Amino acid sequence: MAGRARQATENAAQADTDKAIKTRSKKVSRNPQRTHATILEAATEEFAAHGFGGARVDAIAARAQTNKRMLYHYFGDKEGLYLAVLEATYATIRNAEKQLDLARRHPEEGMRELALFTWRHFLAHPEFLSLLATENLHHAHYLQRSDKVSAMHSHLIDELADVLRRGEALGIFRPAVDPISVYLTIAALGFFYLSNRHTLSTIFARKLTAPDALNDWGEHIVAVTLASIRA
Amino acid sequence: MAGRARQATENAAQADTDKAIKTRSKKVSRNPQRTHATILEAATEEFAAHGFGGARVDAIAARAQTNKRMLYHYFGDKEGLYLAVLEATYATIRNAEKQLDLARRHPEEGMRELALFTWRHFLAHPEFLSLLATENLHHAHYLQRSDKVSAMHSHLIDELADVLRRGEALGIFRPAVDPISVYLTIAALGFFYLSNRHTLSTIFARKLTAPDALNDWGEHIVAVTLASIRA
DNA sequence: GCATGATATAACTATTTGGTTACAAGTTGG
DNA sequence: CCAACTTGTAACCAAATAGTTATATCATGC
Repeated sequence: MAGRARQATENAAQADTDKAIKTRSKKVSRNPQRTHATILEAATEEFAAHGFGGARVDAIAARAQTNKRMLYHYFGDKEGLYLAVLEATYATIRNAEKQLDLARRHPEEGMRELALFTWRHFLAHPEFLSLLATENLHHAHYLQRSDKVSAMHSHLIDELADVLRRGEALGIFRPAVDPISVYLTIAALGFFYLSNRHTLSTIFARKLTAPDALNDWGEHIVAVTLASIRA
Repeated sequence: MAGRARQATENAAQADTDKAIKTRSKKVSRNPQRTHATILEAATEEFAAHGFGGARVDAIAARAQTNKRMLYHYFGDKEGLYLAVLEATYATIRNAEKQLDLARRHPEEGMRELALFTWRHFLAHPEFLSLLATENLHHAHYLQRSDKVSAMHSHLIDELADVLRRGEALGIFRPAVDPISVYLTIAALGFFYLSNRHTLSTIFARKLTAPDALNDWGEHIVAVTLASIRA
């Protein structure tokens, strides 16, 4: 990677001396977008791993193979960087949620899909869980400061409300079930299991993260959720 | 200001030379146990509020109205203090659990008691939730180091297993329900709701911590738990 | 082609932080 | 009552930390 970049630089220099460059030399040592993205990625890992107070700006710069100056250039300060990480992470989640289209499924199947989607999502994005925990430690201080998060209430809720409505019409779900409570239930079961897996498996001597155990817990979430809303 | 301080110092020096000080300044009294306890309490607040990396040793000393020296004297270093906080907090929980005696209750009532106990416990000890979140961020690194925690698996589990067994015998609970899964379910519903209340109420515009809302969620935990194990 | 602004590097600084030391004063056993 | 030990205070220190400055280099519009 570094070797390739160096070679590209040499090639570009060669081109410079040969003739005026109209040819936009693609990759060179300089690449603002990539630098920006790399810093954000490194910061996500660092903040997720150590929390806000434990994260080190130098470590982020090193992890991104860049320099503190760039980090401050793009994000202002440590708090600005943290906020950018938070917003980017939420944006990822929100995007993923758009894959869901439960409108035509049978309600019971829809609930299952919804619960498993959330569960798999948490599984695939452990950094999201860590950042959430950190942000709550700070009473959502930074999240509240974000103007992008106001319209961020999950698309899941709308899908969920629809599924519940249809299930109620079919007489298989209880009437007047609160969608937010159902969402909280699904999220709680997934979040707690994963977020607290380290202390939990220290206290109970049980391998919570074995593939089978993870699969079983996904089914457990589905079963509990359905049992709690069934007519 | 500096001038005034200097003058005061000179006055004190004057007094010193005038006569030997017999006057025992009243209550600078020493009290090792109290100091120890106060430091632990202050440290619990600080670590719960800012996480391990964000906690400041100076802040703890100040909060305890003592001195860093004492803190290092009693607890060795920052990590030692953190571990002591963790152990003390777990000990509190474990003690509280001993209040439970569900052996003679009707299983359904027993489950209700158990779930509400856990919920109320979390409500009464927000610092426990914060410390758990922090400790999981660190992959339970410090908790694993503790020799006191090995035998710390919850007394709740035994009580719970008994209740489930009796419920199964009466034919009201499903057979072969796993007690740990049930406990995780109860804990998850309580933990997530409280631990993430700040981000949740930022995203959904809902007052999660209103007294009524808290009470309702307690009943929700009971209802979901029972629905998930009923025959 | 070259002036200009954007992108990069590394060395630097002021402050904070965890941890220590010198020493004072209370406590206790003989 | 006094020597030895415990409990306390404050000043101190080296390392780490967030943030800055000086300066170089690339890209590109003119």
